[in-house]
Amino acid sequence: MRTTADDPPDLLRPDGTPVRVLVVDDEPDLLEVLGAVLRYEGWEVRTAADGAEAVSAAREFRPDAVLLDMMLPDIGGIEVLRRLRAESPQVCVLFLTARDAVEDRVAGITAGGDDYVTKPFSLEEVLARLRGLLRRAGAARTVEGNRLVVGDLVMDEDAREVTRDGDLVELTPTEFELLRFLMRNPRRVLSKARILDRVWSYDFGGQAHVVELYISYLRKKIDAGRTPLIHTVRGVGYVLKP
Amino acid sequence: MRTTADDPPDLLRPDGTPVRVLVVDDEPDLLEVLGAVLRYEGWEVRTAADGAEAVSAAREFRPDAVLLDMMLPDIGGIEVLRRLRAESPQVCVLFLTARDAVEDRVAGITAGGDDYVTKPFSLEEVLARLRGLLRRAGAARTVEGNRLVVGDLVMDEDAREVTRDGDLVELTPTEFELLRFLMRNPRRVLSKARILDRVWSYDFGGQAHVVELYISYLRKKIDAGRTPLIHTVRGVGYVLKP
DNA sequence: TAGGATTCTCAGAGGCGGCTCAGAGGTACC
DNA sequence: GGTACCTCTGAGCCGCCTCTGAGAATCCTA
Repeated sequence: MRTTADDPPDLLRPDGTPVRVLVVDDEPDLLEVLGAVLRYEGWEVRTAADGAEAVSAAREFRPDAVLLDMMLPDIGGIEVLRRLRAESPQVCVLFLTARDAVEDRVAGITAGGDDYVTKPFSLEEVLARLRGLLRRAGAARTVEGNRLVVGDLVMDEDAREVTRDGDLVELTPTEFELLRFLMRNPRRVLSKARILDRVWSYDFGGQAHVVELYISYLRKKIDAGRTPLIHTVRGVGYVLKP
Repeated sequence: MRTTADDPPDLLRPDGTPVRVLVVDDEPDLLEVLGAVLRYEGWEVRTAADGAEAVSAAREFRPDAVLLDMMLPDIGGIEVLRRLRAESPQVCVLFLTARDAVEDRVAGITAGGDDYVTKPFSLEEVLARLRGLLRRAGAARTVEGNRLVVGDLVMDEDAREVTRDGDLVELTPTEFELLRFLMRNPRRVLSKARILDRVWSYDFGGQAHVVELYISYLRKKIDAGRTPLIHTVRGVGYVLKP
């Protein structure tokens, strides 16, 4: 069907062109990975390694959203934000910050509808936040909340609520993230390596064994005593399907 | 008729020229084999023995996909990836890694459209992954999923599902790989040696007897009580046909 | 029809992948 | 500062998958 798993209308603007994202970070590896993932997910991407480059790129590229690292070698993130806003006031910004960075200051900035993610983050988290931002900003999407549905399993991404056959299921953050990734790729076999890449943060050094562990947690909470939705494909990975 | 078995539209770009693949590995034997197989399958191939050569070859050759060994004598695989991406952001990369090297993986490597295969691999596996990458990347994308059909036998490569006359057939990894090879070469007699070369990993030291064994497994699961699709051509090999 | 070659199938050993439990360490929140 | 929760590691177990070997079945040719 499409390049990626499901079929999100939130990747196209009203005029049919793909949504544009500007990624700003001074770590080349991270820039590379983020760019690749976003492109793969259907966004049109442009990257910049510092504040000055970001501002000039934005002027020409006219992004709908900006992924902005707060710690840039030249201009501070806040100053970059100010300049971006000066030219296009309606642009969405998702900040990337260090965990210990002054979160209250960030909180002040995000008041305007923007959001932030602390490093190290997982790719799924960034994608989810970005989708959320654009959905809230864009007049495009009308529907109630962001609901993912597979069989009788329902996830409300905004409320972070999951129900199976109407029963509320309580999940820990990692479980939630894992399940979201599975639900965004139903009927497709996902390898443990891929899951690890997407759901765990990029600096996680552990083994694929954790994936098995969390799958077993999810099974206990979701599949226990019912027709299973999570299936193991031996030697390959896992699938979610009714 | 043609060089390769079936008639895959995924081997031609929109403009009608064959898809280009750059193969990068420092083992001459492996490079040789991979190049030969890919060429035989209809791809246009270029090879490189190290990172520097890969980058310069890519610049000139403009490949659609790159088969990239992670362990290169000069530049690291990731650095090569970044340089490749810097010039052509949309190129697909299939990484070749040692089994134990997967542990110290760099997060996000498979996160974009990319994928990886661990050594030792089977040629069919590499081909399948490469096709998958290109299919997902290409805007050419036609149907949902990658479906192979022979008579009433249907294989969905993405979901790893096989059905005969609508009935789901459960296969082990090796059975699946063998069947995929047969289904990609319908109505063509395949020798046991050839099957062994393509379906089993290149360092497999066993006898052609395993092929007979796995054919018998497949027959039990697919042909049992129906008009057989798998036929023995005595002294030559096997054919799959309605 | 007999004999040899080839193929098929069964049974079992061994290994590996996946699942689960228990517990340590860390973190957030009170 | 304490407590509760969350995350991850390690180890053990179980079951499936793969392959070997041997014997039965089938085919072809003399």
